[in-house]
Amino acid sequence: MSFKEYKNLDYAALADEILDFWNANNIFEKSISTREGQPTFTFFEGPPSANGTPGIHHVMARAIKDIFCRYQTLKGKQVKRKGGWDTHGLPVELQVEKELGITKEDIGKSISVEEYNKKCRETVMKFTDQWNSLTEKMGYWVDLENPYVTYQANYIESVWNLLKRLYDQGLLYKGYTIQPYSPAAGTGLSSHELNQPGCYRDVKDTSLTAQFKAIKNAKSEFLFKASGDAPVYLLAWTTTPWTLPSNTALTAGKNITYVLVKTFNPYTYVPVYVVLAKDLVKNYFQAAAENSDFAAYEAAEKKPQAIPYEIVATCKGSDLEGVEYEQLMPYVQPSAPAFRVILGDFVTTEDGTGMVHTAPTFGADDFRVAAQNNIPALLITDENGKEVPLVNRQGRFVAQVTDYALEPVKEAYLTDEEKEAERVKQGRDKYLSVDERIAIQLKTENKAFNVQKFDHPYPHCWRTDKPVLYYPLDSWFIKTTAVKDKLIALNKTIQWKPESTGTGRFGNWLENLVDWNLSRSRYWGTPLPIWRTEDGSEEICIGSLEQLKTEIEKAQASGTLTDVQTKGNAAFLKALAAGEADLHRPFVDEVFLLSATGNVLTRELDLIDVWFDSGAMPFAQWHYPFENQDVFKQSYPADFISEGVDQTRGWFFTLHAISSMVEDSVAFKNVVSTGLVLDKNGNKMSKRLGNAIDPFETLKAYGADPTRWYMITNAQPWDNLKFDLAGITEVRNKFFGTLTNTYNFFALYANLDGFEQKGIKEEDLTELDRWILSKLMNLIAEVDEAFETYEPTKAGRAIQDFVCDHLSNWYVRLSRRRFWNPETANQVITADKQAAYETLYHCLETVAQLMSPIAPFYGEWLYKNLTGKESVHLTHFAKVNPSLQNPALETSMELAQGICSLVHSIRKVHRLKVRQPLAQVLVPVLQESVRDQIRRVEDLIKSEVNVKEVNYLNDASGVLNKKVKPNFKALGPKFGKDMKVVAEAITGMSSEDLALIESAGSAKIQGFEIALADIEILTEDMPGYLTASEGGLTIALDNTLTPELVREGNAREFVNRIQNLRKDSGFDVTDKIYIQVQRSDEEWTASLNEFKAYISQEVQALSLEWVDSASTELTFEESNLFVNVTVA
RNA sequence: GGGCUUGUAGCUCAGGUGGUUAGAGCGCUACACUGAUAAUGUAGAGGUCCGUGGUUCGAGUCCACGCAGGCCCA
Repeated sequence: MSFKEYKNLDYAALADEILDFWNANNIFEKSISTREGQPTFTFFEGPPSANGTPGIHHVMARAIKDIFCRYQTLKGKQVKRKGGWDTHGLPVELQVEKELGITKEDIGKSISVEEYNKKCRETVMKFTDQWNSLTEKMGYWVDLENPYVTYQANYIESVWNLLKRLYDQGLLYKGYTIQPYSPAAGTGLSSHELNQPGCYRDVKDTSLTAQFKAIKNAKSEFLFKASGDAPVYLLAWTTTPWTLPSNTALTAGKNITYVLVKTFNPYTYVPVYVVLAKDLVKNYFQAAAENSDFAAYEAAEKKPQAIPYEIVATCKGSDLEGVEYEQLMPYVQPSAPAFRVILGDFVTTEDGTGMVHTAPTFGADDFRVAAQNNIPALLITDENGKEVPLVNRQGRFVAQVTDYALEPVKEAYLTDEEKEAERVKQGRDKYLSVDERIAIQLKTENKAFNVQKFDHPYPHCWRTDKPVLYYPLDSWFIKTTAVKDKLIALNKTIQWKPESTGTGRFGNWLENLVDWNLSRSRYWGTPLPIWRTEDGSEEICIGSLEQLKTEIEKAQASGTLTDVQTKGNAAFLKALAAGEADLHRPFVDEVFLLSATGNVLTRELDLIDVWFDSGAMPFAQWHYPFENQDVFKQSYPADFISEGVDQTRGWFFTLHAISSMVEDSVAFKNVVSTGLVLDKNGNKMSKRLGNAIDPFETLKAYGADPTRWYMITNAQPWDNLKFDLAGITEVRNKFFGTLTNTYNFFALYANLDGFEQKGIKEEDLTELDRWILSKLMNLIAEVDEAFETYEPTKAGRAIQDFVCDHLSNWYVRLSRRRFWNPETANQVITADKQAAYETLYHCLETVAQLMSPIAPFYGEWLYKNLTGKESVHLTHFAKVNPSLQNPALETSMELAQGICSLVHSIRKVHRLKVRQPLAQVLVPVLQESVRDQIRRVEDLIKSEVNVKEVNYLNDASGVLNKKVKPNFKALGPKFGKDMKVVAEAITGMSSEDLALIESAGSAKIQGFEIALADIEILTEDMPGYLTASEGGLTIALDNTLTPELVREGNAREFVNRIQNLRKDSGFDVTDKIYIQVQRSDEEWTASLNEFKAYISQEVQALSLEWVDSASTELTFEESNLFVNVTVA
């Protein structure tokens, strides 16, 4: 066959051609079908949301996924990969609202829920074309024909089934969570709504530092010991005094230092002992008053401003843990033991007292830390038997808070008229807010240590402009805390890349797990399949459409439903029967079921967290368990997944949690968490700042392969990548350019010679062939292991080093003559030449395969050019042939490379052109083995650096100057502290001492027993020669120029000029020529005559003759020549 | 504020278990070589290995505390 030769290869066009080929020949499908019956390798695709356009970071993320799937295919596994789309959630809703110019307010008013959701469904797949296009162009193989889509009924049914399984395990419950809530609007607010500009406004609130009276017991004894049994108060600061009746705990910081201060209450002048953070003492006391006269203060009629104080004890937050105190405002009693100090990581000493008043019903931190410490919230039971907080949904105290019953907790909730009426009722000149009156009350009760106005930003409802409350709202939870130990244990079996994400970020997250809040009060998402009676006493969880159908029919038959309810049910049944049921709102909301006792059940209006959707994909993508039970069993759990590290608490967690809970299994065995793609300056890419890279343009300009190669080899996948287009150019020129050149070199001569690949014959291989093949074996092993252990960067860099340094720059450069030998040109293939072709062919073919996971198009292109076979992606991963491994030869070659490098260096320094042959290079060797190693590669050295002989100098020659260096690694354990002295002794050792060590194996030097292994002996300086040394290797170059050598040098210079002339004149590589040389001086005459045969052969001259005059001038250093060169 | 992570040449990155002279590529300067030429070789300039303290005979590497960037969470 003939090998295609290329000029100016366009990598983007190459990719397009290969892509067409793949599509036309179903190569992706074949890569799966040809592995039928083989072990499977399961990959789960984390579904992207198609309502945004893809960015360059998606190329990165998907390249990682693609690499390991392609690699495992090469390893013979069957790798199915189903694409998927994440279609629910807030971003979709927001986009629809933006497009329609509406707000959430309008839903159900100017637009029906049905229409709204219809719009969401349309919008969410808006950019699928772009996504599909990117997927193809970047060479990402994933099944786009049959993706899973989270809004489809089958998918939702599977999700419901999972929820039902959790429900049956008792893991699904209704509780509450603290959320921003607007009493004026009667609705919860999302964090998105709270981040609207203008929501946070500066307000002046009453802030209060309250005194919580400690109870004396074993825990608090140390405090009372210091106070001499006088009452001790814990100080806590709040900007929301109205939450104090709901206090059930105080939160301290574990590592914060607290002090017990003896002082007076500034309002009642009662002597008190108070606890607060040491760093904050300065905010409450005047330093001048420290240890001042207590008696004088107590006696004073008019109390001075500065209150005396004295620090009487110091402790850590951890010492305070468990200290109990008396309830501050005892209107309502808790259901379980409360009122003690707990520890929380959110406590700071920025302001307040370093001790945080904790009311679990009105703060998210409070709620969380209380739950973790089994501290109850203060709740009462309302008329429906429901537990509610001490403030109702209108923002008013409940009746049980007698002193403030039914008063709004924020002044802003009252109109001016209401305020005036309230003022009259209070009998005051001015209306005082609840906060202010609580402050007054506590002051008089000796429970307030400090009261002042405080300016701070506070969030306001964007609709009503009134302040929001953090308020407990109903929510459905998955009791993940109940399975925490299981989640942790299973996580330990997962291989994380990098490991720290699994043990650190993910592990810590699991350790501090709270229950999964499943509820979302929205419209476009998977509805919670729970129907409840109004009082919440009876409920049913639906786990399949079949069950839903049965339950609806039961309800319909009962005759207890209203007409409207019956109608809704009938419509749903009809849709179910037709297989067209839409499981979204509002349709499911219009279904009414019946409890066991005959009460009507209404659906809980919540949707579920979209993360549950995506975490359910191992099951729902196959509509399991309703279909595909076999497929599911074969493809679960996943062998491999990969997403951004930002998914740790997102997809990684939800996959893990759901699988652990329903299957007692991990969802994935290996996971690669990838870093971010930043711009070249390390800044985040954003469309707004204009530093975002367009993936389509990049692929078009540079091609998918160089882009992927750059991304993978430049940084580890889990490190952030500073994306710089110049880096792609570098990769393209350096790696792809070199590889293409190498291929072109091969193709050029293989075609000229009509090379046919027959397989390597080991007996015909030269040392150089054996060497590159040995290197190739190492490469196969290294790349195999790197891919196996999810280290694509190592694999890519190893391939790159092999191609550039070893294959191109050493093997090909030194082998050129074997491929292009004028003596044997054109169809004459000697065994040696065949061996060279076979070797290079084998290297290139293997490289094509090894690189194909990272550069799928180029790998394919190279493979097809070489072999003419169908596809590299259908091949099986190369195996290491141990008989080709040759570590000894590799060592020899390293010596050869070192020696050549040193000779080049000397030639350079002394301006000795490589074309000028020299007589000999001298290598001092102290060990016979080294001499033998170099002997193997002597010929290579000679031709590479153009010397006639390599000679060796041993100890006996007497010209060597030996130098001794201490071997610290060996000396360290032996001499330890004496190291410095020993090192000096070794460096200053006499040649007699050295000789003694060399002969006897060891000697006593200045009292230290030094063995041969403790020192390194090297040689430097050989008087009379030009020397160079590096890393223990020293060589000398004999620069004596004999007339004979000069003439040969001249001949070589002449060849060089003729070759340039041939090239400049555009002669073909195979053209034969006639040369006429104008008669010249004696030296030229002698040189050309003597080396006529050599010259003729090199430049393919049929004749070389002297003439009286010629026209083309050749320039040389000494004297120029005139020649005529003509094609034969 | 917490968890995780990164910090080595102008830029992008390597630097098992501590070993004294810290490397590569790109870029820069100079000089060569070349029938692989969008290459290649040699030499040169370029480093407080983020800082401080500690452990050690010896720290880029181990420990502590900081500083700066990043991600997630609050």
